[in-house]
Amino acid sequence: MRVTISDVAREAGVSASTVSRVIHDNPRISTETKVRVRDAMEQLHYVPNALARGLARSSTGNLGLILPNSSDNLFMNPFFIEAMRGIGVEAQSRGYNIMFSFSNNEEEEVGFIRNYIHSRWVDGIILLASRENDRCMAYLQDRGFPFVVVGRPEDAGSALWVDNDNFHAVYNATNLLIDRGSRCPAFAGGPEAFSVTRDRLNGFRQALRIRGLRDDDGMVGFGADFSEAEGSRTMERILSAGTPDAVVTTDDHIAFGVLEALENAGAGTVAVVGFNNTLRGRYQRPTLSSVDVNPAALGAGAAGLLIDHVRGVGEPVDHRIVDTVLIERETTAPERFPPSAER
Amino acid sequence: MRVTISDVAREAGVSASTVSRVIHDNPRISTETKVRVRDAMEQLHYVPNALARGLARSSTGNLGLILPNSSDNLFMNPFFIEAMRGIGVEAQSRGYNIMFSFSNNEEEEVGFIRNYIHSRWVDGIILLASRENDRCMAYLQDRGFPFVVVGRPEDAGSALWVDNDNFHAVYNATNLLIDRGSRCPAFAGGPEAFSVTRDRLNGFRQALRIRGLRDDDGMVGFGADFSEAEGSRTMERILSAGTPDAVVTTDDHIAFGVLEALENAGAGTVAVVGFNNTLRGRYQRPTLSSVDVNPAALGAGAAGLLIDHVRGVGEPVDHRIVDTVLIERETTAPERFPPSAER
DNA sequence: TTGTAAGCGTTATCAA
DNA sequence: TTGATAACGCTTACAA
Repeated sequence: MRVTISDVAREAGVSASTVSRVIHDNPRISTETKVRVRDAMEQLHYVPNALARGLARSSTGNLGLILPNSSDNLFMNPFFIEAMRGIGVEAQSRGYNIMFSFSNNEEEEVGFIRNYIHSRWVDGIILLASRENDRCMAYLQDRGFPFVVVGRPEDAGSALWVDNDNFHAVYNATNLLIDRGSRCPAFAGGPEAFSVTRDRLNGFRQALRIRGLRDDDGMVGFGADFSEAEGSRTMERILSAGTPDAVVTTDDHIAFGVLEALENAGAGTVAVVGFNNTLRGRYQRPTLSSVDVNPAALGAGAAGLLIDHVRGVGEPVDHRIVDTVLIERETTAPERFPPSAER
Repeated sequence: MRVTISDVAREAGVSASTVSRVIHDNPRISTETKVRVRDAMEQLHYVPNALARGLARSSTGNLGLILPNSSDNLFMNPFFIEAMRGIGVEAQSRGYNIMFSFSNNEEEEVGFIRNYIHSRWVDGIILLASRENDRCMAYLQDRGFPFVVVGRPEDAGSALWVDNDNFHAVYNATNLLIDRGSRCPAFAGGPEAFSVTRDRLNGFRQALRIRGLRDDDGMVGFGADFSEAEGSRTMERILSAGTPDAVVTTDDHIAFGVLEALENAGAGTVAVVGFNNTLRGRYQRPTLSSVDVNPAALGAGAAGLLIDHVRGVGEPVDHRIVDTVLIERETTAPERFPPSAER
């Protein structure tokens, strides 16, 4: 019933190896037989058996995707499905399939990886990590198995990774605020210890510098964490130094706190930009402008980098940086900016 | 470097076929050799090569998942990721892997299916359809390839499918409202032509009947579609017949319209239940109580049904019905019910 | 209870 | 430019 390579060979009057060569576009094969074989394949609706091919080549054309241990409602965040979509689309366009696993804990995660690797289902692994994925990374690095991490690992080592461009995200957002008329923007970040916070602050400062605005330390604040409450406190601290005409934050939750503090201080119409483009930002009032980290691009980048790597093609880079997109909503509407801004 | 079945055989001093038999728990094998082989496998960290196994058995232990053509922001809806999670967890627990594809259009969808089937990557296919998936279903049915549809197909034919329990969802919701003190609940549905609407109305009526409440036709309304605007109109029609003390709807968007109409009629505190547990319902004010269709259970059910089918185990059923869950939020808070309800 | 040997459908090496 | 033939690693009659 199912048609194999020998069926095609018989039909075309050649040997199986010739058919195989035609399939792989082997240059040293006469155009004539090429055509004959192609016709036969067409006629018989021949599709190569991927398992046999994989066995013979010892490579599958599959990538394994490990999703994080999310007991809670982590998946409420569209990040994951969008990242999966990016991964899927990129992989498809390059002839790869994706196998995925949802883990419940780190133990399981490693188990899935082991299974993928040792039963030889996949040629490489994509780690879609919500946290530091130590055990998985360690396991993969131990075995020298190709993998890529979405999100820059604290200790990258030899790992491939893809992350968004934190510096430019905030640089661009700040620039936009200045374009709109802001002359005294503030920065409300998370803990200064995190490199993402510092990267983003650098983006903020760079924008001020280039646009010739004063870089006032009083207008820069950090929180102890990324929570709404800390966002409020940070904003209050900033307000005690003066009232900014726009605020850039490093997380939507911080932004929610900032909005609240501004409201309480009677400055409820100051422009605010969040980060991560959460759902709440979409639905609350006022709707929150936010930097979208472009999860689809992140996923596509990861898949592409990994495929380049396992194929041994492309530049030998070990990471990619993905552009972000500022999603504009009510909190950066033009009417939130001082009228002096109008040209 | 990589250890094969013959390595294990050599180590255990038996033949490869014996090892294979031990792996598959063949009954007619001495306990002694079984132990010896198991030890050897352990010691060598042996894991069978899935490709070779699949080739020999002509079955892979993989299922293909086809996601709908969603150019837009369909994936904003947590339904998909949750369904994927259910599918993944169920498949994993039964030793199956999932391969997925995102399609951009029906053409592509069929292409992926063809690829999965003919290159023999998968043993069965799960269709996670947002619409009537005619071409895919037709293609699969034509070839007699095992597949399951999430969501009841209009014309199921011989297809396997999994759907949620529309009758009980509304039956239970109505019962809850009555428990809370409602004595005159209303029903605001979508088009009566849809079987889901009728199933849900039956659930509503059954609850009234069993609880001895009057089934007043004036308290039942249908809309021309599932939109917010139609929800408002439907509610206005109901209000012209009298004021209910609670409203069950068949969609969150209808519920949003209902809430608006109630508000306009000065009955803004009447309890309301939506359906499908959309994100907007979570974040708007008041937060909307809604029937969650339990996408994870739907996914798990689909995977389970398909696996049973391809394995030829389990009862020979062609569908499964999955329970829903009522997510309670502000629109069914106790204070929305008449105090006479207190016992 | 265990071993031998013939597939499963490709690819790759070596001759021709 | 093409064809045998031996892997690839496992399963499964068929024998023993």
